[in-house]
Amino acid sequence: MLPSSTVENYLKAIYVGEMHLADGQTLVPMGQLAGALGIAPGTATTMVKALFESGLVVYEPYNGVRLTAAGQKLAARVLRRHRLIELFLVQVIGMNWDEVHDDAEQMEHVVSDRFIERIDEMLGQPEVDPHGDPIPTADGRLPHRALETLLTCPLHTPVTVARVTDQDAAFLRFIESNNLKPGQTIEVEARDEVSDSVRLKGHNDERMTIGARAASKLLVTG
Amino acid sequence: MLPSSTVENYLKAIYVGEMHLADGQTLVPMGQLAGALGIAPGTATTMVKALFESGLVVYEPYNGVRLTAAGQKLAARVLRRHRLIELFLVQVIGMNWDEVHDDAEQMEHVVSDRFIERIDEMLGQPEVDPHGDPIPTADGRLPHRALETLLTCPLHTPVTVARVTDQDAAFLRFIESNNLKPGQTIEVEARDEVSDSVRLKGHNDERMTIGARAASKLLVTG
DNA sequence: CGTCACATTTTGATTATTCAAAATTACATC
DNA sequence: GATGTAATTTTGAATAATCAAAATGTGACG
Repeated sequence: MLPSSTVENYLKAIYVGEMHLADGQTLVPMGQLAGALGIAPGTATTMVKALFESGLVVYEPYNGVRLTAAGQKLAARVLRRHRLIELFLVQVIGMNWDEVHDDAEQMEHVVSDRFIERIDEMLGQPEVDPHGDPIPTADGRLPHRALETLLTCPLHTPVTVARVTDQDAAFLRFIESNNLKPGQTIEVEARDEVSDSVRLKGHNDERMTIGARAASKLLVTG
Repeated sequence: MLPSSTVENYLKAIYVGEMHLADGQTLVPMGQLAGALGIAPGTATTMVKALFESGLVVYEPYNGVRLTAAGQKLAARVLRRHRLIELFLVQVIGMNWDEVHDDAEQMEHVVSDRFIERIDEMLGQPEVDPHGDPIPTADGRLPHRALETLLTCPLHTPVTVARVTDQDAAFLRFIESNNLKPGQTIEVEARDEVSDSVRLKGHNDERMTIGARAASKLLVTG
């Protein structure tokens, strides 16, 4: 029985939910899952019980869910497809990075393995998508690089933007128009707790100040 | 209310069904529709009544269905998407023409207008898909070329294959391996009623004999 | 240890799509 | 005009996915 788009979305949401878990935690709370999928909590409970019956998740009532090995394999496959497709839409089709998410969201469930193989080849087996998010490998492994956010990286030191962890189109356009896309080199000049902001020196030594919330979504390498 | 994939498929099937109607006929019989969609006859009846309520089709019980202007517009849009995507998969992704149908069948319902605009542009606003099937224009018009089949074209006269009206993968592979794809020049040497076959002179003067049924699926221009 | 707030689950219902099989209708033929 | 076959419609039911709102469990805190 091949998984429906709905099942694939649940698995993907649990997969990324697990990655955002505070350490110590091993289960994704039902409320968080329902929130991520934009569905009513009761719906999530019903569906997760079905996923449990299929052996795709471990479900502890009132505590949360976690993927089994089988569930993880499927989830990684979907996330791989999503991220490859996003990169493909930007690189080959020429779409902007802020307009590819919805297409990828749909295509990930329907295109053939053949299609995915071909674009993976065309793109040269890429490791990250346009937002810098790592692309799971064909065998389901997710390459992990240790990155710092603009809130934690060293001051007055050139760093390279590696990843932007927010898919919101308006945010992405802001990042792009300020030359803060992955690959660009910047420097943190100061952080201010009180004003909740970070001052940056960017492209062409241009200065700008962004909020801490936004700064936390920009991941960099030294 | 935007149409579901299911509705789009019904409309598309009625649209192509209308094109295959014997002259005089204006309605697609329910049985034919159900057959084309691979669903039970009763299901077609139910759905067509719903399409009628939405104003997308004219439905005459026991006689058949036909698209309204609104239904035609939607159907042409879906068919346009399907054929553009097929060409895109062959031309850009590098898939074989016999393996693109299923992907196109799914993608046609989910990709954005932006995606379609971009590939239309990349492909240079093409008029036909890899099988030679005409691509409806963005405003819903279907360019129509008068073509003859290998059963009706003149004998001993060079003609160019323009269209192959069968999506079956095995048939398409046969056509390809015998150099009978759209664009190739061939000549009909003889037709034989009794043996129900057609003898051709193809690429490099290679001779071959194919059945009348197959010959009727190859459309050519003089 | 009782209570309150909040998260989670349960319940009852709805929508879309489908099927199989029974009932009905249309049409050609006798 | 009766009749039989084939197409079509009706009926009753199933599945997947969802919601709103009621019921229940959990954990924190006084």
